[in-house]
Amino acid sequence: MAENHNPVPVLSRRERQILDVLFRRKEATALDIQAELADAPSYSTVRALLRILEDKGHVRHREDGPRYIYLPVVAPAEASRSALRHVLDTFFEGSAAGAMAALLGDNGAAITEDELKRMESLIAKARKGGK
Amino acid sequence: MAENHNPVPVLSRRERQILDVLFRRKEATALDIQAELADAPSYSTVRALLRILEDKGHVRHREDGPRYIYLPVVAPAEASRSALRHVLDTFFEGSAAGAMAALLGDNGAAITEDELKRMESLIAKARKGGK
DNA sequence: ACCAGTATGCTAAAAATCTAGCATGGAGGT
DNA sequence: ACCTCCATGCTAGATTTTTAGCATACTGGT
Repeated sequence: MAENHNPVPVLSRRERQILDVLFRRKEATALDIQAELADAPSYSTVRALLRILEDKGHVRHREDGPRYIYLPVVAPAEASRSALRHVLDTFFEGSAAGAMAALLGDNGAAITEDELKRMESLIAKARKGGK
Repeated sequence: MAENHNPVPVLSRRERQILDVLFRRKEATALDIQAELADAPSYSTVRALLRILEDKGHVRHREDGPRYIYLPVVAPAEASRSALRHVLDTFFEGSAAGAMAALLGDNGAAITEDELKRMESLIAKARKGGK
């Protein structure tokens, strides 16, 4: 049960950080990324890492005038699902409800009424479609 | 707005893998961990990593007869919340509902009626308490 | 008491990651 | 057309991570 974890061998620490920024912003230049990183290395370094990620096929770039704008290669939907599932498997024995409890239970986790409503309708929809 | 990412400065690839196994199993011996790792290194290596993690304070151990049983140091609840939040921030702009949509939308993500029920009651509770 | 089996601690070295700096080329302004 | 600024590509070095193997100690059975 739950055997496969890494189709893609895995990323190093910096590679992960950078890729995460890319997912968060959809796309970004090396400069953007450096700015977003809490403990950022030099601009030159960020660029190098980006090039490596591109080599490995995790990232691609598009040109905007003279500069490169990088984007993740795997679809956000897929990547997020995978990340989510990993967290669920690691901490909640695969239970979505368990994860939700952690979120909601986090007292002022700042979940708005709108969010709650949206979740309810999602649940309703899951009942219908999921059958 | 969502600034802090790493109370714990960061872990290397192997360290992460090992810690994840530990969270998944609550506790484990070096042997257990090696067995659970898809691309496991030698037993000796796992032990070394475990010792390093212990040094860094991420893990602690308890003795069971002659052998060590390792456990994560940070409370699972806290670690999970943090991991979850990170995924939410990275992929769903912080929206729990967004994450849920990804989970539920994942076709037969195998969410049982029980889970759905439980989620609903969690939502209800969040409404009351969260106000 | 002795032997076999298994655990840990440690050290050293290989491998991978991360970083910086330098050289080159194009865009735009004057 | 020329000069300046900014961006990229690349290479090489410093660091960190990862790995293995050896020496020692304890448990249990005979």
